[in-house]
Amino acid sequence: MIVEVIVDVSAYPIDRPFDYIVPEELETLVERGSRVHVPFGNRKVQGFITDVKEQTDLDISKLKEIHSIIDVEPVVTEELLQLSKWLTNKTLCYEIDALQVMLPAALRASYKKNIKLIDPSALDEAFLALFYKKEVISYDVIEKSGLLRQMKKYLIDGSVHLETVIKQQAKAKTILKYHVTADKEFILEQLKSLTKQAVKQKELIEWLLDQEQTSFTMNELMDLAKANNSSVKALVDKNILEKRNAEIYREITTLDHQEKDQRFQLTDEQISALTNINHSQNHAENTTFLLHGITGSGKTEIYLNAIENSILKGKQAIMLVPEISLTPQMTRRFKLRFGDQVAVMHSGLSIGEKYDEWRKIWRGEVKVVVGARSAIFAPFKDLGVIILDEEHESTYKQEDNPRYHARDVAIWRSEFHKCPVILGSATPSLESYARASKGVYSLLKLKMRAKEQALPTVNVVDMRAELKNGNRSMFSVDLADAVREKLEKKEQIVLFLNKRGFSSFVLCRDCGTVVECKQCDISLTYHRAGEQLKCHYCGHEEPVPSKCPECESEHIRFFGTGTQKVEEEIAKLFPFARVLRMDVDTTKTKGSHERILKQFGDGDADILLGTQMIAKGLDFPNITLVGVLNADTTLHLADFRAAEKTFQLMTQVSGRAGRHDKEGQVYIQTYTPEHYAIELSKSQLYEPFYQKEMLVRKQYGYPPFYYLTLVQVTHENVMVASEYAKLATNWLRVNLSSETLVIGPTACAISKIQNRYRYQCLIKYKKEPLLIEKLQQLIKIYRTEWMKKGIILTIDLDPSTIL
DNA sequence: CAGTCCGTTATT
DNA sequence: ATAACGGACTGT
Repeated sequence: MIVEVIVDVSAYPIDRPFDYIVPEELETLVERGSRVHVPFGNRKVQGFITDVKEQTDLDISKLKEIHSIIDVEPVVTEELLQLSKWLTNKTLCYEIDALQVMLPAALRASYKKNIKLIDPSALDEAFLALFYKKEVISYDVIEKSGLLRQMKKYLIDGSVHLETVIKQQAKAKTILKYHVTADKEFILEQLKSLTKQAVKQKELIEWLLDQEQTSFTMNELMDLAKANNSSVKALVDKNILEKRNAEIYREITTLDHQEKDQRFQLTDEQISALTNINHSQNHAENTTFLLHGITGSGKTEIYLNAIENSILKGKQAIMLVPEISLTPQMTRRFKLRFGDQVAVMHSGLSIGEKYDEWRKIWRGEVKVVVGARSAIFAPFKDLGVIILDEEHESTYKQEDNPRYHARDVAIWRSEFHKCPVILGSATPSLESYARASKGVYSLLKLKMRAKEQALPTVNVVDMRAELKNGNRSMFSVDLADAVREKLEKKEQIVLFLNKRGFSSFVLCRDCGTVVECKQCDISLTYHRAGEQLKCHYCGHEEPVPSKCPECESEHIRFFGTGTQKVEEEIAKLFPFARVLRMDVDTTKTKGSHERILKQFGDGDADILLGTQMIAKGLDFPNITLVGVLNADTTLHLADFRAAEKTFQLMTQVSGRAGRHDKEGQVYIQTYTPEHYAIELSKSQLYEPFYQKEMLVRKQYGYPPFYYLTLVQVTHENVMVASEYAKLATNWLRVNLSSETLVIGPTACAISKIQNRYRYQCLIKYKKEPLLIEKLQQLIKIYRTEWMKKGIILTIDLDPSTIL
């Protein structure tokens, strides 16, 4: 028996299946989708069986045998195997990367190099000493000792061997349990033969005989039976108890027990939307629905109902949220409704926790997964519905290989399972809305807020006028008044600082120098904590200089607005307000999001001040004022989605106000009040924005009128980078059809990151059937010729940003 | 001619 | 990706 194996080596010539012989004793165990360990070259690597066959085109004597099988049950289902092929082709990645991305990190191998002692007599003393009494030592030990050179010699003459050990990144957690295995008579006999002093043992045996349960943890025995370590041990010695390891799951969610699941009376709109979805589910149609519901229109309740319907039919559901650790309320609602039928998957979990949640899905112990992007690969066997909440969010697009979009994967899986997809948003991506308008997706609308609250009133404040009137603070007069009023009423306020593409930098007031990162073409960001300057691209850190590095002037200070600075200003303006700050600095530790949100929800603060991360999911009844301090910073990014992103953000943020019975107010401060993205967010109407933005997209040839593919070329040397970018661009121009626009090469907006100069080429096309094929050819040229020159070329189909 | 450096080559 | 191989160069 022969198996085809995709080996865990990401390199161009290895990106194909390799044949291996299956040793007879393993023949009954091999299955497509199982992981194996195989010899590869002179090392041992992990791989995936992608096919099982009897014949091979190769000379059978050249084939090696599989070393071992890791999974008795395949970890990649038949469906996901097919999906991995599609992903490989669609995102132009290595097949192994497509396979790995579908599994939790715990199942990925990590490799360790060891040196094994073969002939001690051949080694010199210093080298031999490294081994001490061991036969195998880590390669690192030798590296640290500086005897690598020696080792090479010994490797060649065979006195030591190099071996690779494959390690798993996490294991199932186990707990030691004590089982009553002996029969009653035996136990009674033992009880009789106890000596008089063995009071504790006697008590324990009697207690055990009273129990229905037959297995206990040491803690249970100590707490419930008041046993102690030595008496338990004695019973183990007497064969009354037996020690066994039992697999347990790591506990992750902490539900408040007082909380109750709330079911809401559905509105007519909700019922109508749900009827459509359920119809599609019941008739096994793979319809993609775009659920366009304004903020507070009760989309989540529809998701819950659709999933319920799916569970009733014995099927499973995937619920994707943009970044779940930011929306604990969402998870909680699902847990409340579906209890332990829910698995949770997000970046806040440890490798082991993710592994446990994944196994619950894989074993069919849960029916629903609520999770971030990667949860789209949940190994469910019979999906009833797939939901993407806030479908316009760019977090659904993975920014490194494989560069997939969860929406595309969702639609692929829905075709496989013949089940509907629901894309939900108050501000759909233009692509999705356009598809819905064309009838490719089925559009469902929720125009009313579920509890019939009025939408908040939105005021746009022109900050230029404020400046003219001599107000140089970050708060306009209007916003400051509103804040004061709400503080008096004891209502809550959310202040939003739009930080994307804009942050505090350090500037010399004499010569105008801005302190920049030495490795990247980007100014350093000022961080109050520790008076540090940090580069947000490469992570470089340095202390704030006391003198200008250029002119040595001492008039150097930070500019721009960070949350810390706003916090100080709030303290000045509203000295009695209690402020909670939520940004990268205050949410570093695990669970800090939840903690801050809970504090705010409990009313422990009057003002929640934060960045992008507070735009989503906040749902507290007492929030009646939302202030956007600087709306236009996202607007001036050199990205075709800048207006869309701004409008979405403004709408999302505004939606945080007045979600319950109290009326909400929103103030948007901006220097460009006339821009349509700002102007139209006043009315909070999506449709007019969509129409206007579509005109712009059409005029400049951007999605959804054209598809985009972004090709980036980087190199340490500017000239080389530019030269090869030109080569790539010209090659594409020659090889792609004449209607396709190949733009560039141009220097990237951030022209240098980590000392590598960056150039890019943008491909715009409406129809290009040969695109993938041509790009594969370009990749081949790159990998066989350009790579050795230090060029890095990346291709991003449907990029989420072209910055 | 042994030792070292570095680009080439094959991986089932 | 990675380790082994082989050719060129260095120093004895």
